[in-house]
Amino acid sequence: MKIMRNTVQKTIVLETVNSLRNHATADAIYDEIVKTHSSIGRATVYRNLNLLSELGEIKKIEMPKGADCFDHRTFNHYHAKCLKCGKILDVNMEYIKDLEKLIKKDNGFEFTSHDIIFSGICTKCKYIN
Amino acid sequence: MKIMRNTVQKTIVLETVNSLRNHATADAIYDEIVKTHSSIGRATVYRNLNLLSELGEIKKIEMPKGADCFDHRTFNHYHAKCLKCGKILDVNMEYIKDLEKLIKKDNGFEFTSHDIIFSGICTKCKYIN
DNA sequence: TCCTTATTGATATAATATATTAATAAGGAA
DNA sequence: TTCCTTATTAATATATTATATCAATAAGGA
Repeated sequence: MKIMRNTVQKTIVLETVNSLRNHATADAIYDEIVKTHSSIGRATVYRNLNLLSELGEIKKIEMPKGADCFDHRTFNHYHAKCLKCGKILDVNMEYIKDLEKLIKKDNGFEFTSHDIIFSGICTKCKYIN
Repeated sequence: MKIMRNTVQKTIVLETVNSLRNHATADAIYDEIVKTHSSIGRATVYRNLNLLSELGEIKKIEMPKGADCFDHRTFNHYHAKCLKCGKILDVNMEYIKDLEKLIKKDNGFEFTSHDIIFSGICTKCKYIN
């Protein structure tokens, strides 16, 4: 069987996501890492971000439109995206597990997860032209 | 002011979305149109799909991961994506307008829309290896 | 019929992400 | 410690989706 090796790159990627703590894209995370580890490859960052999210150590948020984001918070929660500045905010609202049960009955579809994404204008952008 | 002109391309794009009636991607719509109108440009299809969705004649569904889809149903509704075959299904469930009100109070965020996207395995794929 | 300009078709380009592959290094075995 | 296997990396090429550019075309009012 295939074993998983610990590499400095893997550690750095995880630590960077944990330190940034705000829905950074893979490229933003790469840019941050490159500042101190100039030789790291972009594909390595992408690879490890996906790996870490499969391991459940970070959470991948696949946004409609635009790049995927990575969050240090691993529990299920919802997101809002500002249509002006593009920032992703956490939405302070309980994860509605019932939704999946409700729909399964109706469609025979076997659900594994759901995402609610709110779109609108954030408070900062509201008062900027 | 800028007037909008009626073109055969615009008409064909709208008619194709209406006839396909199942969450086709822009490329799938282009492929369909090319069968009978071989000289149409890909960019023209993309352009008109976006235009028609802004006019409210069709609905653009921005999926996390993968290409945007276009639907002839223009009312708000939710979607489920099969993780195996990638198909998008309509979810038979009322649009929860309350969610936006609920969250606005909490965050000061001005919401314009929300999407719920369910992920899982559809009934067809469930019994295929 | 003519004229203005919105729209098209073709192509280039952007943004995001994965595939490929030789070189490197993790970590168990000797 | 040293060696060996192979998971992982860095670099690059490639794929996918979508928009930008721009000369040529055609819609539709004068």
